[in-house]
Amino acid sequence: MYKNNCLNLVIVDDHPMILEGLKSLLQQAGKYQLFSFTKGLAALDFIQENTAHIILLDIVLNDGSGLDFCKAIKQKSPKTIVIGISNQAERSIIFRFLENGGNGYILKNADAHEIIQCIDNAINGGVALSKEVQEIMLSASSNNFELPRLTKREQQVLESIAKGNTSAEIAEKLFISVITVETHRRNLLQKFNAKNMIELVKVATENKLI
Amino acid sequence: MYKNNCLNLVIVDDHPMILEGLKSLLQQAGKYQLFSFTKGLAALDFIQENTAHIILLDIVLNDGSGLDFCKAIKQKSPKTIVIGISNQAERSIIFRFLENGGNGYILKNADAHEIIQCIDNAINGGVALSKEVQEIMLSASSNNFELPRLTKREQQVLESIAKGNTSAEIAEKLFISVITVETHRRNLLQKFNAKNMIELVKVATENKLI
DNA sequence: TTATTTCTAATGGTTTACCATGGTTTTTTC
DNA sequence: GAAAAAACCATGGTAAACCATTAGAAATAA
Repeated sequence: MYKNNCLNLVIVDDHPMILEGLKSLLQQAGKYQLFSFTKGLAALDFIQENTAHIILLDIVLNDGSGLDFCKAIKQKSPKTIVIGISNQAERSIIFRFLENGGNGYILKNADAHEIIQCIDNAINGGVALSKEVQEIMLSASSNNFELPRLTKREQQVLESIAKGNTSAEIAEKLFISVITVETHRRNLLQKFNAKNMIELVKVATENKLI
Repeated sequence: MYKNNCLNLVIVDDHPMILEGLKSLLQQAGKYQLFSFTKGLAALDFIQENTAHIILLDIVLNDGSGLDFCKAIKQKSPKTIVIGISNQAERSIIFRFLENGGNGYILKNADAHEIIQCIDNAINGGVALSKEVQEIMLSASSNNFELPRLTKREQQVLESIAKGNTSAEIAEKLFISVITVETHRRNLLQKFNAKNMIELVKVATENKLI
């Protein structure tokens, strides 16, 4: 894909240790010009003005979700290779990341060799998946029931519910009608096939959706 | 404590990225001879034969808990400074680590400067606590509200509620009237000063009452 | 054994959550 | 630019949760 031997590689992670570790590892590979950001928005700003050939993107960032940033990056710069880096070993999250255009996914427990090989894979047009990620993706049978996908609003409402807020409180916070909140509630219950909010919140937290 | 200017510093972490990051950070400080292990037992073997002035110890290791390793290290080598390094921001875990003899605790989101300063603190005989750790330790004193004591029945009802059961279902299970269940519900809400069951369940789980 | 707590249950009422359905507008996607 | 998805709002109704208070029986502690 890129025959050039000095690629711009951007690392986005809010853990300085991880940042430092990745930098150190990738510096040794030699062929990358490294940039790093601790915020997703800062990375978006960067690619606005500059070229990023590869982006290593943490999924859990304090200014938003890596899932969303991945989509945003791909919209602005479709040719950029985006690889997720996370502790999140959730099957659903991996798939959602790839659906959002991600070129790969690496767990933070991967070793140096694995990381570098994955990135090389992606550069050559392949999908970068660390060993454990591949195992998780294949272990489909274990996770038998499909987790519902939530819309942004539903996510917000669910989070607010989980905090113990009533419909009226949520409506006030989100500047929408109580009726609308109740509609979201109903849709959430249906999607999760739950009989009440407590059950719903339980399932959602168990599956790291909150 | 140690006037020597080349201290043996051992890092125990099963995440290669973190390991690499810490090494890179601490190499820059210059005054440490670095050793690293991905398993707690390997580190224990090391201090059997060698001197470790400082040990940075991950709490979550795949061959055991850092809490236990901390205690074991302190038994074998009481003078070794042991500092916990973890994503675990649980108050109780921090305290347990310090009770086990730990000289400090640093969250993995700490930045380079903070880490180095904490270690220096510990070397000078102080306690090494990253900023966020300090906040967590103090936060609960404000969060000083007495946890209500639950009766047996209330505990049962609460657990059932947390599973998503309705009052009717709980009544059937416990062979009591729905009215009684609702009385328990009310008493629980009052005891916790919660406005609804979701809030109650949240607080209860946060405080490990369920 | 008395005192206290806990468990039980009731009356009667208010609020919030849940259900079914249908419609409009905005946003996203193809 | 059409089709689909998401977000919004509404009516009208049922079920469940929440509130205040009282009170007897049973278990437990003083």
